[in-house]
Amino acid sequence: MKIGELAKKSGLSAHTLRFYEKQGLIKVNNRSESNYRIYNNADLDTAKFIKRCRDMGFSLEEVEVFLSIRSDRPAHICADAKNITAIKITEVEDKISELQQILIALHKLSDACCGGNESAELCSIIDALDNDKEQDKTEA
Amino acid sequence: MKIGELAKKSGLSAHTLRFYEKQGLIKVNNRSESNYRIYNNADLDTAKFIKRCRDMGFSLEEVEVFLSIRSDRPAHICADAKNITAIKITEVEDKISELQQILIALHKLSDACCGGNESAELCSIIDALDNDKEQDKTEA
DNA sequence: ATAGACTTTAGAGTAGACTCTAAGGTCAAC
DNA sequence: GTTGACCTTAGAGTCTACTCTAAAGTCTAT
Repeated sequence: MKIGELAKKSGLSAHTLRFYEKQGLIKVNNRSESNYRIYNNADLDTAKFIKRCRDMGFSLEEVEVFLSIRSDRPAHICADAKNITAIKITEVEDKISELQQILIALHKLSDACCGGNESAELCSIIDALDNDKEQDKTEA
Repeated sequence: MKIGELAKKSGLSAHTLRFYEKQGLIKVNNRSESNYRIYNNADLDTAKFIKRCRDMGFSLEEVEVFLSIRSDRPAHICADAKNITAIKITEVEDKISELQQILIALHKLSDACCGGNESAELCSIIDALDNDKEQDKTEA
């Protein structure tokens, strides 16, 4: 199949497929006489593999490692794959915690403000952003 | 005070303060004879205000809006500030949901794998990334 | 034979928010 | 009078992952 078909079947754009090739994630072995990239089902599997990794939050660098494990499994051990996953889990957990902290702070901001058509002269959102002591007051 | 002191007191770097100035978030009114930027306490308050906004996840564009409300409160209404906050809350909530979905998927990946020194020939992480049907199996 | 859809390439552009560099000027202390 | 810490500028570089462009070649259908 040509790149357009691979794009459609994998869910990646043709641009992105060429980009991944440039990054060394995908190798194209076949070219048509007119120099078009020709892909087979194994290439489709690889493209889908990469897409699944990306959808799970892995960076291209991490995908590269997964691909190298995948391409020569006996040369690797389960720990190789599991460690990357464990690190990613920690990263995602940390990010969620951070966002939850932010969310709490945002709700605190929002709840204190009427949000109406009143002049913002006394707006407690601006007050809170302006002054740390606003928070202390809330906690006191 | 000069930029170094403002940096220390605000928690922003001197580079960042100059960058914010270039972006129009901060205006510097005073310059010393030797052309050094001279800041006062109001400038410090503004710098801290911006930092607090950033820490709460607001983009520089959003900070700009908050600053304009702050600089002329009677010209604005509470809804101006509250709407931005509400949108940000939704964004953060969406991002958290997305990350939680990813986290579930990552745990599923991780739990299926022994993670030991065994050869990755049968590694279920790579299997799962390679094949949608792996997931169907789990769900069946 | 020609329109329209597809493909090719190298390389530039995008987003957001910094972060750094080079080459120079200033200032306080010893 | 010199060291070292600070300041100035315009502009380039960083990061990640695309995304797009231009100019050209190819394929399919009518």
